[in-house]
Amino acid sequence: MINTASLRAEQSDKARLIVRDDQLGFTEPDWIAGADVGFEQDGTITRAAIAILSYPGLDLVEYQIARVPTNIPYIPGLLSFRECPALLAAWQKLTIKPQLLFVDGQGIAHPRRLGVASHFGLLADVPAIGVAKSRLCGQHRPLTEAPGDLAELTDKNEFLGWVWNSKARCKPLYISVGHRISPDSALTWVKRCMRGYRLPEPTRWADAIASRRPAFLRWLAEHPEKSID
DNA sequence: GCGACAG
DNA sequence: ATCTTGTCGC
Repeated sequence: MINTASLRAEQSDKARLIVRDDQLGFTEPDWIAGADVGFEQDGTITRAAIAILSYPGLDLVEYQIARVPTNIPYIPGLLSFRECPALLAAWQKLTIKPQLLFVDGQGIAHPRRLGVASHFGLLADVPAIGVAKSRLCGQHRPLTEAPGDLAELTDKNEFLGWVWNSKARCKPLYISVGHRISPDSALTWVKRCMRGYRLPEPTRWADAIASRRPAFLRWLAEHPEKSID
């Protein structure tokens, strides 16, 4: 069994190291990446994928996949301990290191302010943004139906991030600081990576690769030379 | 004690 | 997250 109390203590400890201001080191990045994980065989294997996209073209130029045994079960609030090992393995395989990374999950919009996007951003020492598809904690004004509607996500009087209607008739995105970036920049860069879908391109590709979606399999068929594993 | 709860 | 067909709406 795992000691959840010590893991929570570790989060509170590391949360103090998260940088909530811009340390981007670029005006226009060359590469922006997306990171996500999927599971194989009843969840016994965690498959992490990191997709490197060109900017501003947003074309998939590289991807790496890492498969590692799943050690920790899914426990709300402790997701990073389940996913970071695999994500780090994929990260180390990269030929191109992105200047900015979108992680599927919360950044500081977390009970102890260390969601997977912040935790991984800290471990990899890379500017990171948390792009989640649902809420973990915090409160916000009900959004309208209007695409582009934006609300602040707050908890205990503390600003955590944004709730944003990225596309009409779709559930909103929860965007928060991961590491080394400001809340405003996080929102700006997510917006700059949208291409008409609910999810920004880096996240969309990472999800397609990690979960072997048809879109990725079709891309592979058209780019046999870029096939790995 | 009860309800909520990223992926 | 994952298992899965059809179906409703733009």
